Amino acid sequence: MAQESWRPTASPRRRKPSINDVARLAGVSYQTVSRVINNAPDVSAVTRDRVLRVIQEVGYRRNRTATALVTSRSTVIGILTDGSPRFGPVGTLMALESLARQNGYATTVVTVVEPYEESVPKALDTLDDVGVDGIIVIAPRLAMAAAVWNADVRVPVEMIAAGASSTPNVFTYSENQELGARMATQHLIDLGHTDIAHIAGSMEWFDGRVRKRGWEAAIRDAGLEPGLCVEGDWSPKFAYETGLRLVSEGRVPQAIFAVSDHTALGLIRAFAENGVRVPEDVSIVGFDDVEGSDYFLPPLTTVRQDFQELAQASIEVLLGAVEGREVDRTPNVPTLVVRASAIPARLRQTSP
Amino acid sequence: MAQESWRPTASPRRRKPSINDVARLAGVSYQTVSRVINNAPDVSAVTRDRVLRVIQEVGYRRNRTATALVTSRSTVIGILTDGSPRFGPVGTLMALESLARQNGYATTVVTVVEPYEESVPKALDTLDDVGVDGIIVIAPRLAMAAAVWNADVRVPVEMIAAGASSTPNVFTYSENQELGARMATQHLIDLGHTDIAHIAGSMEWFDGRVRKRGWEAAIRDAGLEPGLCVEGDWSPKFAYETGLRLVSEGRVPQAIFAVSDHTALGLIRAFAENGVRVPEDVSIVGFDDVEGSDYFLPPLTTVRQDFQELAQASIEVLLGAVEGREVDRTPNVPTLVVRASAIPARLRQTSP
DNA sequence: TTGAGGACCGTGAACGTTCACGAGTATATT
DNA sequence: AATATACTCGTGAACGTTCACGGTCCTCAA
Repeated sequence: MAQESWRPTASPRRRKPSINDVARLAGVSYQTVSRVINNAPDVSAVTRDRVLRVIQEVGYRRNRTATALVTSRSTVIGILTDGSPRFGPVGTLMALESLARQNGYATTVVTVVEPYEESVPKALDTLDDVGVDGIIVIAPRLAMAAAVWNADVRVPVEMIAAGASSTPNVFTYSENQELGARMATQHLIDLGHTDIAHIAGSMEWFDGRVRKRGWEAAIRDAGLEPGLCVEGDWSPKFAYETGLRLVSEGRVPQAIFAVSDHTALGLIRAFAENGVRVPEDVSIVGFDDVEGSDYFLPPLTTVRQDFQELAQASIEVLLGAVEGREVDRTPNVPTLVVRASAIPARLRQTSP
Repeated sequence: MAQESWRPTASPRRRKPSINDVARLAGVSYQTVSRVINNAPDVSAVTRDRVLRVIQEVGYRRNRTATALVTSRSTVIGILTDGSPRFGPVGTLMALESLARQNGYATTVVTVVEPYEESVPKALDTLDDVGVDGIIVIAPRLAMAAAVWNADVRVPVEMIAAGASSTPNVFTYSENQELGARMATQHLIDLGHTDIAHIAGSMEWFDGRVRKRGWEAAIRDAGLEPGLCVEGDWSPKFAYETGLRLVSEGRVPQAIFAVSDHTALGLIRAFAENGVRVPEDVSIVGFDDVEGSDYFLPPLTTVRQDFQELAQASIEVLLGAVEGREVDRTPNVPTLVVRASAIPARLRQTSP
């Protein structure tokens, strides 16, 4: 394919009309125009209409930069998120943007990667430079959250981090993932399983910790013996190798709560390659409901979080803080979506 | 879990030091400070040091808003992207942000959903209000691109849209997905298959069109008869149902180029449920290399695009336009990743 | 008839920076 | 010694808004 090159097109960079232009054309002072665009009360209906008409005609739009300079409020919120695109953060990010805009706020996002002690303060500075009115941090990892706690920022900061607690400086909000993990495990228990293992995520991730905690709690509450727990790294690869090991050591449990759908995927492949059938020989429940998980072999029973709702709540809380309102919020609850990868224990058959 | 409420912490909203504060403390004029932070030449080494020291001490940081107001350059670039989080766009988005920041630009993103004729102009206005210096549009769909073409914007616009062509106003850049599709199909041809079907994506998506075109071209060039082509909607569900139909009608082809990994997933499940084995009975190649595709059953042969590189190139081109440089770029080429879902035709076995 | 009060509108200043210009030294050139 | 030239630095104005104040006119009650 041919090389292409591009020069900016002869910019029709006509100056945008200002409040003064409108004022002159409407035969009023700039202050009156200002009053109109801020719909302040002290302006008569006729002049208001006249100004409005001119605004319409010349296509005037308020210059946010100038407004920001004088009010020191930018109507921009910053979003700080992890650069490694795992499943959860991305959905949240998009939902946040959309909701923020519906509330009249623009969004500027900054991604960070390790080492967080360096990247997070730098990112926060970037956001501060832009002059954001508030910041939402999507912090899936402990180290990232720690870096945020240690930083001092001049604007309200809200963190989305499963199971982390609020500090005076930063408010923390999250989906109730522990409950989600409980629900997954409880589902297995309800199915009559007693030997329930957990292939966990990394303990350096909030999600990993919290989901493990949920699994433990459900088992404890049911008076069962805790099954095997292997801490991993979220990757299908790790899960696959763990599955292989379980098979070769003859330690395949009745049921497994996998910390994520991708983990479940690796497990399933390891088992399938060795004649261990899911769900006949081992029941599996995942977490995330990633796209396609309903077409895994077998379709995966899993837990879904409502990112839209999470984002909605987060934005409400943050804007409340920014605008000086007070907002109450209870954590969201995830939902269990039952498919084919987990079946009752009594239907279980030993491998041929 | 208990309800929580949050009020912004007693804001230590001390005014940030300005150029004047620094000037006073350093015993120079504000203009000299300005020169230092813009490292202009006309300042002696000693005063420069003195000013720098004060800047350090009081923690001065340039106010981007003020700079933007006077220069009418914001060093912010806008990213317009589709709100439906399909695989490609998201990876590109994060890479873009990171690269932009490395070049000293902040990023504000806006997502749009249908109907684009309404949402796109509005989104472009939002970006214009913020005062971005340039815009990158991630436009997977035809309708979205059309809306962008029709809009008139005062800043350089670059669109990432597979196979779309540039217009005077908007430069278009993309991964060479047609080549990717060709490579996938060619792989099947090299494997000795002659009856190669395509389960396509939606023709309203650039990716769908271009990948289909690549499939057609490869087949044509090899002098083969075009196989079955079914146009779908990217969903595993559609692919699953198509797979079911193929089986029941006894029209399962030798080989299939699936427009996406998720499409492949649906196909595989439909076949697996009916005793049609992949790859023994039918070879399948996907596209995207989504996370976990190496742990599908069987691990999927697929095509991977390098979003990082795509983003890199896009940013270079856009910043070139913004800053008035001229930049040449050749489209990226994707890579074929060979795994287990496609095997030579001669190893193919008819179903028992 | 005279204030009082409200409705409506305008002027000056400020936000923090850059741009355009000019002024004062020291150094080099003739 | 006088002038030109570089180097260094400062002043005024501007960017497009909002904020704080003040002024004019009209209405209405005492």
